[in-house]
Amino acid sequence: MKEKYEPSGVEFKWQRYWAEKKLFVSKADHARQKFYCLEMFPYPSGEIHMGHVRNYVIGDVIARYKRMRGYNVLHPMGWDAFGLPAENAAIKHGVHPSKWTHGNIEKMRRQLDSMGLSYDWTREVTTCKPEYYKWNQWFFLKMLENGLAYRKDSYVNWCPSCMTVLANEQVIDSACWRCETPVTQKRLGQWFFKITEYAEELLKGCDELQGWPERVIHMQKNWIGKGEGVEVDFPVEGMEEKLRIFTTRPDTLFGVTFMCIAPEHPLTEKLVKDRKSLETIESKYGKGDEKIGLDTGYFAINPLNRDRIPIFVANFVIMEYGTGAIMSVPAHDQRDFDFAKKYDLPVKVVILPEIPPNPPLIKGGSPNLEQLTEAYEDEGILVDSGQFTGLRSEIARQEIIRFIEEKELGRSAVNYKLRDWGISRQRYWGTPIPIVYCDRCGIVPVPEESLPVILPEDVKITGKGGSPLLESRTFLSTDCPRCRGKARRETDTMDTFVDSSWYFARYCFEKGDIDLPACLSAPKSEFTYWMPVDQYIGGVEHAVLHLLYSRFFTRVMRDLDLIKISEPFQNLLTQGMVIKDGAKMSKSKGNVVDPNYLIEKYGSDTARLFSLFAAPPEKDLEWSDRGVEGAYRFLNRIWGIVYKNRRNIQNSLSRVDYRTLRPGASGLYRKTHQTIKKVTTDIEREYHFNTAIAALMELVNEITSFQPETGEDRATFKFAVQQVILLLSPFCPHIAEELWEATGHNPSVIEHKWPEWDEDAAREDTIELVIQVNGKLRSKTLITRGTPDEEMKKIALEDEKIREIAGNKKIKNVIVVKGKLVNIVIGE
RNA sequence: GCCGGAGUGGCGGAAUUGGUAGACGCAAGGGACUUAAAAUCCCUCGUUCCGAAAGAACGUACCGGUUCGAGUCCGGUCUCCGGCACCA
Repeated sequence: MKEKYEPSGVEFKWQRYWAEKKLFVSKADHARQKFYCLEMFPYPSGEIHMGHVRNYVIGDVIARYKRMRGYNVLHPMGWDAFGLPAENAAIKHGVHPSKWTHGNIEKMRRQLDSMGLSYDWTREVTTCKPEYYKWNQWFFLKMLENGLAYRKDSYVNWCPSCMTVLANEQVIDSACWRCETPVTQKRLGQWFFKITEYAEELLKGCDELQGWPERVIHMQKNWIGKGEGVEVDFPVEGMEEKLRIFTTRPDTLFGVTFMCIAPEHPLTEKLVKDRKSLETIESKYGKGDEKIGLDTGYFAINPLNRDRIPIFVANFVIMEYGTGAIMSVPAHDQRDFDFAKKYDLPVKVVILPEIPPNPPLIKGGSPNLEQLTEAYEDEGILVDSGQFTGLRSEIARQEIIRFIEEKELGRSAVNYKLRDWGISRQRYWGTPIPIVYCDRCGIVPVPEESLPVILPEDVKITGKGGSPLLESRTFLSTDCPRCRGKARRETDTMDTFVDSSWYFARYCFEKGDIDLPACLSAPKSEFTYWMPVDQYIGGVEHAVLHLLYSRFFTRVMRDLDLIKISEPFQNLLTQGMVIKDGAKMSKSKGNVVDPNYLIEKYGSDTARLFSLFAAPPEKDLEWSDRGVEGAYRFLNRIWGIVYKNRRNIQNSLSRVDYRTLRPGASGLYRKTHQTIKKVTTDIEREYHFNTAIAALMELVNEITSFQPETGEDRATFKFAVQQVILLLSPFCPHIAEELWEATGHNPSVIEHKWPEWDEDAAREDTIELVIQVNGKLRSKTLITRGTPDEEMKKIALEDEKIREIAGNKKIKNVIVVKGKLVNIVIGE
């Protein structure tokens, strides 16, 4: 052991040791309790950033802690290797995406290893390898077979800069999620996964995700966006077709004064003759707050009260939700209200608040329009609503739905905001969609036995036009699997979110070319052993996209009879961002801290310790250079303690009777047990590593101020130091290994059992009794543990300071909190 | 607009069920060691009153309530952060 702590040598030594001894290679063992710890795999951009460091360090601490607790831990890592940046690099630097990606993976794997992360690399997943994406294609075929994948012409979000279609989830503030270019609409033939088929199940499943943060569950529920209501058919004057609308507020049906349909609604073409005006509406479609409409001149009839109401085409009505047509109730919907004001349409109040406002909404039987400056959207009592007048909204809804169904005017219906998942991308670096277009047979799926459809390497990536695959003759032209005639391959590739929707399942098996369905469905398979993921850790930015798709895919796998579970991730931890100077670290803001630099200067143990200590994992972490220094200082102190006392520690007794220790030593002994307890419970309770580390620091402070004199003292000292090393090892594994060895143990500390505390040893004999007067702290005094309440009361009342304060005043009451506090209530 | 989450010293953050507010760390100030500096070690460190100590008052965004006792519970207000956003 060196006198001075030199992290780089120590860390390299132990990283090699772990790798050589294969300490992190896991094996399914149905006799042992498992723990599957997973961090979201990175995109191999080439550089590890602070966000990665934080994510992976949290996961590593959990994995290492669970290993010491005796679990059979699976802790894998891989690469989300398909995606746009590889193509951008190809355009910019002329490197092939494959070469660029694999080079980055090598680089990043080394960086991860330099952080001492305990991964089982024998299970490494790389999504751009045919042995992996082959199964994307297989899942696609199975979904096609089961009606869960389909092709549809539709308007899609088109990024003019990336020249590709974006999923709804990839559009942020009507701009591209990557380059922020405003998104336009384009009509294209697209492949979709029918995630809406699972909308209800995915929503209900949310309630069983007890180990997930509430905000993520809220976001998922919000995203699925269930709306319960009713569909009603409105007859149109002079037309056979009825206009079907969807509403969640049937209690407002008597207040309809106009109707609006979406520009792409099938009836629009029939109703509107004026093409030019329609184009104006279309150009403002879905943009901004301005609501514009076009009066079709046609009228619909309210089937409930026979009111004759005008039909408009409006830019704010979405075709994809509900029926693409709405009934407008300006008195009780703000958008309709704004629209009515603009086009001077009548407002009819049909709901009054239970507690009438002053001045009233209705005056002499008609709306008090001066008072009505905005829509009344809350519930209330129905007025002017035929036989439903006088009912409360909640009751009226049920009654009206029943009436509509009885008279066959419509039916109750449920709508979701969730749309089907468009997976087609006009890009090169992704999984080819296994489809062939044949002039004679049409759309033909590639047969299972022909998988994988290999992504050709011999393409030129220029960044101009559509997919580079269009220019690859060898890829493009093929034989139709059905008629053997000439056919053309699908050139679209899959959204990379497909790759990450099941990678957690792939980790259950060793890397290489496996028969995935056979492996998954085998009885007592490795999948059934390892899954579900016990702890998943990643950024909150994936709260809806990746996490929802994974839940969907798991259900699809279940319904393909491959697996039995429905939910992939039992517990989810969404770690906060890494902040510097008040903003998220990013290259564009120029506030990044390079992890490599940090590791070189202080070592990865310091980097790990700081990122764990500065904030609890779910909160944002404010970067502080001085804080890093502090973490480094702490490790140096421990090193110094062990170095200075190495002979004592090695030679001292290992067993003494701790009950007969002199006060100083017994204090340290007690503190040690208290620390084991505190560190353990802090980790168990929501992974509060910051307070666990604070407790370790307290113990180290006590060790520092303890001067061993007797043999028993030295044994106590040794015990305390050993426990510090053990408790520190998940956080700072390299230095822990080195110190463990230096104190005369055989490696490896990480194979050692997690320490246990003795409740009796941790308990304090003397307690500081807090004495309050009228709830204010007035005095403190020491009492022995177990002092009865009556005795505590007596001690408090006899306390000198208390007598001084209380004087002759009347004591009204005395409250005793067992073993803690006495509060004396006195009068004036 | 809707839905979440959060507001505690100079800073990051503790306070687990209503019971000593500010653990631990950082920064700052003072001291020891040193020719000097760095490193290390020791002391002080919420605000105000006081020369200091003792002591007291105030203090967990703001206002009010419940309680013997509130950072914690209840009602209201404000601010910040995040998500969704014409979803009928």
